[in-house]
Amino acid sequence: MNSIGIRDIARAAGVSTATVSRALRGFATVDPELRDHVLAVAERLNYVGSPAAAALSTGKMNAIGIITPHLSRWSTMRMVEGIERELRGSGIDLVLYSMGDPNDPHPRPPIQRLRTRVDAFVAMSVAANSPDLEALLAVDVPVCLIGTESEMVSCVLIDDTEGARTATAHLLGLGHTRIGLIYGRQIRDPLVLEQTRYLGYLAALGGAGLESSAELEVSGGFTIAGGEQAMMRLLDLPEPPTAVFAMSDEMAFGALRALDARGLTPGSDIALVGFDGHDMADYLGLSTIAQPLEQIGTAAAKVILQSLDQDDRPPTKTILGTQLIARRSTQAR
Amino acid sequence: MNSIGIRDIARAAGVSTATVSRALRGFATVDPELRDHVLAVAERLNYVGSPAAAALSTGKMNAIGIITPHLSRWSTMRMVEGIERELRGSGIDLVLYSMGDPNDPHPRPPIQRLRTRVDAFVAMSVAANSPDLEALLAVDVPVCLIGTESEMVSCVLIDDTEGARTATAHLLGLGHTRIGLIYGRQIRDPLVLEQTRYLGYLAALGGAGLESSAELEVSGGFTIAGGEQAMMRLLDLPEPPTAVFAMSDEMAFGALRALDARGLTPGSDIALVGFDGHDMADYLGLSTIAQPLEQIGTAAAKVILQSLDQDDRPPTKTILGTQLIARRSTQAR
DNA sequence: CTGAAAGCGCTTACAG
DNA sequence: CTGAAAGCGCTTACAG
Repeated sequence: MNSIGIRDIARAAGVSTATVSRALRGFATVDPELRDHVLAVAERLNYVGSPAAAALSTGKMNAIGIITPHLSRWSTMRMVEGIERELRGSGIDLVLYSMGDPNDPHPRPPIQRLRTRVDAFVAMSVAANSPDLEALLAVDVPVCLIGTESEMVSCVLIDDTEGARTATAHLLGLGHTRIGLIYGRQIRDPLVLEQTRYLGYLAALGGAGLESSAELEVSGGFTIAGGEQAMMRLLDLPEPPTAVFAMSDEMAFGALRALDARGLTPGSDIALVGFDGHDMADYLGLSTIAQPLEQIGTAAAKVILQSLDQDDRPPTKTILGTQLIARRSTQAR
Repeated sequence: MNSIGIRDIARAAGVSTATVSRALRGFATVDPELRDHVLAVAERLNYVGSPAAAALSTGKMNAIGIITPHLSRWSTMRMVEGIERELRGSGIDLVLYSMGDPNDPHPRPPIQRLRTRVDAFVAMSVAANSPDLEALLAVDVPVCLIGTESEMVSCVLIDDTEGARTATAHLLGLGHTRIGLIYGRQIRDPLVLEQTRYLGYLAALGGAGLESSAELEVSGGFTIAGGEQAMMRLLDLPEPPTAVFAMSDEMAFGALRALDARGLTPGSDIALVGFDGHDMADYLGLSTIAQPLEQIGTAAAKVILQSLDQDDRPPTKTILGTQLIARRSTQAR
C-alpha cells in the first residue's frame, strides 16, 4: 500500500492539504513558486492520488461506461478503439459493460447501479424498443447512443438509409434489375436498424421504377453462416437474383462462400455488395458500404466529453457519411 | 443525484448505519428478520450504493484493469469476452487500458496510476523485455499475464512450441520436406513469442531429419498484407517451398491471397497452416492451430479472482492446449 | 493567495 | 447481534 497522501505532502512541504490539493490540480490561484515546490515534494514522495477519495468528494468517477451488445464483434472494437483514442490522456477510464440482446438471459447489470461507477455512458446498437434504452434515458448522466436515433439524448449515427440506397443503386447502375436482399433478423419492425437500411433498398428500387419482391428478401441473422444459407435460398429460387445486397459484410462473406460452393464467380456471375467496411472485405474483394467506425467512436467520445464539461448541453445528433467501396464482387472480370 | 444513502435507510429502518451496511452485504451476523427489514427499506427507497465511498473505506476498487496492446485485434476481444463472462455478476468492473507496442509513441498511462483505479491486472501479450512488464511486476496488486511467461506473477499460456511443432509435423506428415515459415517481426530474440513458435518449427523439422534454411524463413509482420508479401517472396525463390507454416492466421490470409494471385490452389499446389483459430479461417478453408481464446480469458479471470480472494497465493502457471484443425489448405483436392 | 474544518458515503474495530 | 464513532483521502465553501 502506497500510503503517501496529500497530508504527507502538506507536512513535508509546510503547507495545508488544501493548498496541496489545489497545486496538484494546477489551480491558477496557487502561487506559482509554492505550486512548483508542492509538485516537487509530491514527486519526491512518489505521490499517487486516490481516485476513490477524489470521486467521493467530487461525485465524479472519471470513467465512462461502454455498453455494448457484442463485445467481440469486429465493428464494436473498432468503435471502442476510436473512443479510447479520444479519451486517451484525459484521465478518464473506459469501463466495459457487455449487455446486449434482451433475449440473452444472462443477468444484466442494472444501469442504475452502473451509473454509480461512471460519469456517462456510450451505448452501442441498443435497439430502439429495448428496455435498456428506456433505462438509459431515465439515467441522470450524459448518454451518447451509437447507431440508435433519439431525440432525448445525443446520438452518433450513420445514414443507414442512404448507405443502403447507394449500395442498391450501385447494383442498379450495373444493369441489374433483379436484386436480392439479405437482411438481419427482422425487417418489418420500424424500430430496428434493418428497417432503416431496408428503406434505402426500397427507395433505390423505386427510383428505378422497380418493385420489391418478398421472395428476394431473405434473413441472414447477421452471421456468416446465416448469410451463406440466405444466399443458397436465393440461388435456389426459380428465378434467382442477378445481384444481392447484404446488410452486413459478415453475411456477405457467407454469401461469397455460397457462391463458391455453387461454382459461381462473384462479380461476373452474380454481383454482391455488403455493408460495414470490414477489414476482410478488402481481402475478399467484396464491395461494401464502409462505415467510419473509428470516427464514430471518437465522435461519441467528443460528445460525452463536452457534456461532461457542461452538463446542460442539449442533445446533439451527429450523422457521419458512409462510402461505397467497389471491388471485385461488383465487377465483371 | 440519487442522494439516498445508508443513513437514510438507517433512519427509516430504525437501526444504525453499521447494521445497514452489514445487512446490505448479507453478513451472517445480522439477525435475519432485521436484515430482511433493512433490505426491504433499501429496496423501497431505491437505494443504490456508492462504490466510491465503499472503495475509499475498504481500499478495494472492485475493478480489474485489462492491459492490451491491440484493442481491435480479433484475438484480444475473444479473450476479453472470456474474462467478461467469468467476471459477470461478480460486481467487478472491467477497465480497458490500451497499451502496447513500446514503439507506439502515444503517452502510456503509468501503471502506478492505473493501479489506484483497479484491484488487479490482466495483461495481454506484454513482451517479456518490455518496460511495461517490469512495471507490472513492481506493482503491488495481483497480476495475471496472458501469453507471457513469468515466474514472478501468474500467467496463462498456450504451448506455442508444441502448437508450432504440431503444425509443422502436420505438413511433414503430408510428405512435404521443403517447408517455408512466415514469422512475425523477429525470430532470433529469445524473449518474444515468435521465438517460442520458431523452436517448435525447428523441432519438427529436426525430428524429421531436416534442417531449417534461412531463405525459407520470411517475416510477415503479423498483418494480412505482410503475410501476402511474405508468401510472394517464398514463391519467388528459385526453389519455392511446397508447404508453409504461418505464425498467425492473419498472415496466412495474406498468404492465401498471394496464392490466389499466382493462380495456385492452397492444398493441392501448396499446403498452408496458420495459427490462432481465427473465425475466418474456417470460412477460408485455412488449416490452423486453434487457441482456446475464451478459455484463456476465463482462466486468467479465475486466477485473478482467486488472488483477490486470498492475496498470498503463489503465482500459478496455466498452460492450455492448442488444437490442429485441418481444412482445405492442407488437403489435396 | 492560503488554511482550518466540514463533508463526501461508506466500513470496521471496539464496546456492549 | 447491534450501535457509536473514527476513519478512508480527498475537495471545497468559508474566512482571512
